[in-house]
Amino acid sequence: MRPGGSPTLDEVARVAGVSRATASRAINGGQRVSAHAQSSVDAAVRSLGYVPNPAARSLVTRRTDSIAVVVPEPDDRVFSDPFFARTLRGVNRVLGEVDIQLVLLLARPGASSERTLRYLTNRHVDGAIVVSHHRDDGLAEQLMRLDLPCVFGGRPWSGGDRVTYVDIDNTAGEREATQVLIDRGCQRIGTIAGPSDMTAAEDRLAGWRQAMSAAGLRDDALEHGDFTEDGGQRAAEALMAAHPDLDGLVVASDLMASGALKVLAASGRRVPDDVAVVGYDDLGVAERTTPALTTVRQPVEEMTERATRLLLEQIDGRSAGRPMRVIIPPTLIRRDSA
Amino acid sequence: MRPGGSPTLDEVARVAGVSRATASRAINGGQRVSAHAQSSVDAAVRSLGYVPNPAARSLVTRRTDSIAVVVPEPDDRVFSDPFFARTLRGVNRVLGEVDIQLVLLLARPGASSERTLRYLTNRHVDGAIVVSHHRDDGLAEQLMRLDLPCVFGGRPWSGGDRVTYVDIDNTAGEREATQVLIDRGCQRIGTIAGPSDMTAAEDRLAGWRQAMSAAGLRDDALEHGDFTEDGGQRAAEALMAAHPDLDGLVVASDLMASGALKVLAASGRRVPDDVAVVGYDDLGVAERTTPALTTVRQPVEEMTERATRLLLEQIDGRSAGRPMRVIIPPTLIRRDSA
DNA sequence: GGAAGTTGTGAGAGCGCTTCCACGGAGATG
DNA sequence: CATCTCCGTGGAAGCGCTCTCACAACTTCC
Repeated sequence: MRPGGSPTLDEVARVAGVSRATASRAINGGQRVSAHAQSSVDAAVRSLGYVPNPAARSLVTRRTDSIAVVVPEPDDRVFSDPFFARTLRGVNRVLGEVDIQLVLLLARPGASSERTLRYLTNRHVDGAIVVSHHRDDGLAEQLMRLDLPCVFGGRPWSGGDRVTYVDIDNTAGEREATQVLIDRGCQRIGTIAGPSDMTAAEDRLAGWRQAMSAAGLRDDALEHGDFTEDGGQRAAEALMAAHPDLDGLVVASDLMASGALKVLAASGRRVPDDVAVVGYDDLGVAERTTPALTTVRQPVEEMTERATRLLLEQIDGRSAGRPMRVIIPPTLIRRDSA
Repeated sequence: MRPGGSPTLDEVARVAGVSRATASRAINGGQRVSAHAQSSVDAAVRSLGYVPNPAARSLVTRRTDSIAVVVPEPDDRVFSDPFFARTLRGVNRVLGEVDIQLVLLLARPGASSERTLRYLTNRHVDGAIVVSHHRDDGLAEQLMRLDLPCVFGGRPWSGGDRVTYVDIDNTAGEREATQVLIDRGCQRIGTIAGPSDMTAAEDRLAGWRQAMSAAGLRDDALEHGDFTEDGGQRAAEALMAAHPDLDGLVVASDLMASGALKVLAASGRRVPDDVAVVGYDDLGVAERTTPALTTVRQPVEEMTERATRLLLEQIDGRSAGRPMRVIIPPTLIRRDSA
């Protein structure tokens, strides 16, 4: 190892007996390079242990070969939800194929979201994937103003027609879930919906409404939770107090359903005999509750995988700039709670 | 916006009526800059919406203002474990205070671990945090050869004395957990240990052995699992078949304990009356099993938070290059299973 | 009152890389 | 045989930034 640190392109060129320009060409795909030059550059690279300096490269190419995953959520929620881990897995699966790295941007609302935006403005990354965004974060608009390649995981609140996104068909999923209860003969079906500032929650609620009205049932037994277990518990208590005659419960997330199951058990109601319950997500919680939850599986990894591919296309300029929309159907998973 | 793209330092300098050098100084902390120059640079920056180009900057400073979190695990395991999400949270909490970004490096063993190493070699990041590493990945050695600032989360298999790491006192934790069963009068205590290529698993096993021998109990009822629920289930089946007289079970992870509980329930054994069970982790699973698990809480976030701070010190050259070691005590959490 | 610091400033030299451009030589074309 | 094309090559111009260094303009000190 020479004193100055790692070897530079200059040294590679010198060792290979070619110019820096030729060495550079040989290293980057080898267009217009003779077989002889190519092989001597290859040898020099190997013997020197040369690795190109990414900063220098990206200074001139204006590419960083990294993309950001932006999670505009308070830390706590993000991390307690397996949704998040799956998301990263989906992204990484695609990135494993190309030579692009993942930068994780957790934007707590407020001060640090400004910093996140600055980071993206910087062109520190070639593109961004935004997941799990709320109504009021305004991120969609701000990102579009940057004209940074960008794909949303989950339908954004606004600008949905001018932005590329991949979503799961939450409405269809919850419709199907509700139908399970209808089919098993439930007469009085309530729902615990998610926070109304998230599109996924609103879409699921709409699905419940659709199924209920199609079956000619009343859709007035409704309570909102916050997608946490405790929230589900509180919502279930309120709901059962207001409507003690419920015999079916459609819950917008498994975690909330888990809380609801506790309430039902505590009040001596048997599941599914007295009250049948369906959850949503199937991201690891549903099979561990007592009884195991019938639920709707969200193909989260598939969603983010698709989102990532769309982003890469956008970065490469292959997508002609028109906003795409991909909607993935969810799958019903039958277990014991309904 | 001028045609060329985003504004450069040159333009800021021109607008502010100073030289590029002065503008640079004003932007970076403002040492040796007159109040007047400072304010006119500030104004120029604001009016132009200037953001420094990170590639250009890091080309000369040789800093990237980002650190890597290296996870040398097959995807699946990493993501199903809440450990991972907590880790990221710990890191991010610290990084939120300084202006440093997190690059996530998931190194699937084999081909891509070579790529990961290349990425680190590149000095694409200023330092690395390595978590959840197995015996054979040899990452410790390779990283040390790079002399890249680097901190391990969890004691590495080798080089433990030449490398900085933060660990949780797994031995003490499992000793305490075992003691709970001993104190409640269990006579025949078995254990389901983790994979023997992970230091955390081995340390916990050692803790069990210590407590057992201190109490004068036989430590021969042992089975290994793989830290998954299914693995725990299989291990529990084998263990109960070989030692039907067990009245206490020390399980090295809550997920495995959850599998074990199913086996016990299926065989008609009551928990904790017939068999008392303690888990390990308390990362969200323990409170959801039936019965809720008495377990040992791993302060994962604290661990990675500390690791991150140590890394930052190393990067800043504040740590004098000597390898530090931080050991965090775990906490016993009492619930219903023992 | 001259020597010795102190402070703010700008010119300019790179950091390591890609890429434009000009050029010589080889092969194809008339 | 002159001309046109194409290919491989190296010289050189930057990409946008930081930072050393020299310099002028002040203080401060003996």
